[in-house]
Amino acid sequence: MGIQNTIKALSDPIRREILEMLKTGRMAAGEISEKFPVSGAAISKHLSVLRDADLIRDTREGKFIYYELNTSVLEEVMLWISGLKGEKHD
Amino acid sequence: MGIQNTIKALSDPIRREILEMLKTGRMAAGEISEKFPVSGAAISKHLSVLRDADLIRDTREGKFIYYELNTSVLEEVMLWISGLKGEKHD
DNA sequence: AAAATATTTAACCAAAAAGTTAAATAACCT
DNA sequence: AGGTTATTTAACTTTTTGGTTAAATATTTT
Repeated sequence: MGIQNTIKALSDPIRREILEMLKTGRMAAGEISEKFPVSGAAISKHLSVLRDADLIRDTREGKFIYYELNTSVLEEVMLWISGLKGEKHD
Repeated sequence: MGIQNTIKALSDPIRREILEMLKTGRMAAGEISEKFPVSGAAISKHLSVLRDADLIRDTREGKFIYYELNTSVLEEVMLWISGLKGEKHD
């Protein structure tokens, strides 16, 4: 855990797009997968990277697994960047 | 250019440490290199990744090349993250 | 119980990233 | 000019990443 996993997860464009898609609400894995020109297995791996970084959470409902955004871990990244910029924060 | 290069550059722990070191002021390449248990050539490559991302700027002074932090490109990353968190900004 | 659907996991491959040592550049100092 | 110092670039190796297809798992439907 920590900032390393978070930033690493954010460093792939497909993963960032997935996060953006989830901004509008939760989606099933297959639904997410449809939007990308890569295999479902590849997307499944991207999802697991995002899940390991705790940027998304999943809940199974019947045969579907729904993913939803969790932005809380982004706070740490914001703080790190702010710190680098030499900003004061409370 | 763009957020992709920036985040990719940030995704390596050595590169993040270099940025943190530069927070206190500019440093010569060799001075930076001393702090890490990898070869000078490896550090030189990390520096070029950071420079390509415009996260650092270099100026030669005699036989030294000094590197300094440029945080302006981080703004874009901050905005992207804020956007994901669904925050309002001006 | 068998078939169909949704998703992940396994095994593998190719491309990218990060490291090494050795050679090339660039500037300084006798 | 020749030698030393600072740093980068080249050539190469190893590790990591992101992709593929095929098999496994979980659930629903018939």
